[in-house]
Amino acid sequence: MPTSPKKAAADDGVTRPAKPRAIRMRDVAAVAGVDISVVSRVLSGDERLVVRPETRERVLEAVTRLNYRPNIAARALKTARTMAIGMVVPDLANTAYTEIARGADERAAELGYTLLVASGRMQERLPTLEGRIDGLLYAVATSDSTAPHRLPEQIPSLLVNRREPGLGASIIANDEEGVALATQHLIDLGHTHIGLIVADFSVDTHRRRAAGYRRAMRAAGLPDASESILETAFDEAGGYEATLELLRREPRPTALFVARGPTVPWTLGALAACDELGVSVPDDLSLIVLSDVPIADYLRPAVTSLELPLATLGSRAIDQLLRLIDGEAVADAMVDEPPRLMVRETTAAPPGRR
Amino acid sequence: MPTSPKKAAADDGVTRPAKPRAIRMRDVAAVAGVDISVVSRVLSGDERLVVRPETRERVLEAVTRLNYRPNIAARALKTARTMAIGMVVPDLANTAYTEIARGADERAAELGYTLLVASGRMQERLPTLEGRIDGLLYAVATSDSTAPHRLPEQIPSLLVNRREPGLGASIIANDEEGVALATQHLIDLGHTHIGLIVADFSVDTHRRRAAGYRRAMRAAGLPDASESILETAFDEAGGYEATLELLRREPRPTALFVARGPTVPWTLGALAACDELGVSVPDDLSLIVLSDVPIADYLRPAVTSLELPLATLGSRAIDQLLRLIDGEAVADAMVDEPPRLMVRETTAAPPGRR
DNA sequence: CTGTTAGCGCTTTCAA
DNA sequence: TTGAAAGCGCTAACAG
Repeated sequence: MPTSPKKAAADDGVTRPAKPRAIRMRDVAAVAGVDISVVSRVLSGDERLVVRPETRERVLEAVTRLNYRPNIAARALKTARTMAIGMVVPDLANTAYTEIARGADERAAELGYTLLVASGRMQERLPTLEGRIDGLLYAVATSDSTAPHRLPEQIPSLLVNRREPGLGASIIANDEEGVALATQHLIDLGHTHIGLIVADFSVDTHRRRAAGYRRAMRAAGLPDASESILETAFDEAGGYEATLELLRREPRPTALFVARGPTVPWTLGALAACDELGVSVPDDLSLIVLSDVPIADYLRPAVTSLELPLATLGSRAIDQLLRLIDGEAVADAMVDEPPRLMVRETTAAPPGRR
Repeated sequence: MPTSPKKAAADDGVTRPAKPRAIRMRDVAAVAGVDISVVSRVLSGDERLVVRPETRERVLEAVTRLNYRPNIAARALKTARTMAIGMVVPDLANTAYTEIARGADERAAELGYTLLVASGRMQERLPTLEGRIDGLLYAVATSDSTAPHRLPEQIPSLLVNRREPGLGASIIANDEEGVALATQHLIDLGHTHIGLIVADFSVDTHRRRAAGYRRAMRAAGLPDASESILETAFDEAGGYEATLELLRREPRPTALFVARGPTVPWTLGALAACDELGVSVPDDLSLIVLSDVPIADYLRPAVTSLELPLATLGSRAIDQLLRLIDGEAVADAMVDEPPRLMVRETTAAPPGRR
């Protein structure tokens, strides 16, 4: 009894894929003894479908027995819907984006959608995603990645974590409130010279963060001097240099809020700079960072951090995008959930006040 | 002159997507004055196609002018190929996976494929990806995520960063060689009591790492005592506890290699534990970590790390998977590129030897 | 060298 | 309550 040569490979580390003909809907129909259109309607959960319970039963049974899986391409061709959402992020190593993606993914799954994540520049990513997705989320917080000054055409898109006139609808977190909160915490501790590190002001996210800082400072009757705010253009690991620079200014700040990412290298860079200058945290300098991963907890001293509701941002982004896909008008929005300040060990009263 | 209500929205933060009818191939054909099949053949770059240059020109021109983009679903339905590769990783926050994904993405793009990344458990992810991809890469290094003891059926799959009988073909890095290299570095510095932290031995990756350690120790005539190897089951932030535990053992190791991830929290955890015990690095303890992000550089002292060729692993994974997709037999493979030890500031001679 | 044609597998009226 | 039939947009023989 000669065996088919195709199934020769045992499990010896060599895999030769079997290519059995896929089960089609018509196979299911045949087994269930009904027409293919009945199968289609039973499976699509069409509520206004009238079908005898026993018939539906037979269909479902056949589906299970044959392990039938609908052909996505055929369905997409017919319905002009892929039931997938794309998300383009500049860099998967940036934990802020992956946290947003996590929230988006979860919400998308709840609604029967699949989230497809791709990283890189929009110009390169969009073409390969087009046609595979019904809508696009793009998270861009750095000015360099701004590039898509052209809105993705033809496909409903939502800008995440940034608001940009000309780029269509967006969803953001309340960065201003968060930074104000953090600044207030430092003020409450007695600090009067507080440094703020943000990224390029060409991105509104950072202008909003600076606004939060200024609001809190002014409300406390403190100077919101521009030289306390450092606008950092370098995208990479600039935490070290930026912190050095701010700490060289006179009068030297007694507190510092690093309100930009990528958070892991920027946090570590700030700490390295303090170490370099012999500045002790929190004795000589109070430090707050923007965080989105549990890293703050593992550092010694544990770092006080401002947590933006990034997962919620992703989740809400999906809701807004689906509206857009459904043809509704969608305005710029902000997530309700407030940022939370996690006070740990790097914030204390300033040197003079103890 | 009544405007269409559809295009009412200006750029006031309110976006209402225009839904113009998509350009089809037949539109291009009409404009170019040729048959649709000619367009198809010109676009597919069919080499054995004979077409007058001017005709091809007209077609290409029409494509550009109309900004035609082929309908992916229709093509996929016809060819039974999606030209997309799926990759399922347990967690996007784990930088090892994102680095593998980066390499895979790059290589896939080179070959005209799109990499679709999804995170989560296989059982949940696979169904939503099926039908959208021609093949699947799955990276799983922890035993918990093992779950897919059932091979993804019907779809060519490759296990990445792990080798598991019963799960089909795989691609791995030379973890054994890497760990041997790191261990040798510590031995060369004069260490004789070297601790090793790995994860669950149920995953071969960690057995191979332990083997590399043992090989180096034995080659140097040193005891490769089992109590120097700590098998850590917890997946999360266990670096702190694991390090504490290993440093409590007698005789206390003078060097430690944390050969497991997720690297950021495990590295920070190890450092926190040293801090806790008043153990100075590298004076009292030399430390090497497994790394895949530049974090090692930003810590003070900068951490010596073993760099596995993860991007290359991803790139080779694509090559192997495409072979599988083409119906070739594919065996387990290992990336050629050797791991590299980046000696920084956390490794030095042991206390007694200076 | 270019056009005709037959589907790919599914959804969705419409008819029975 | 179920079946028939017409495509969705594209590719790939094959015919001219």
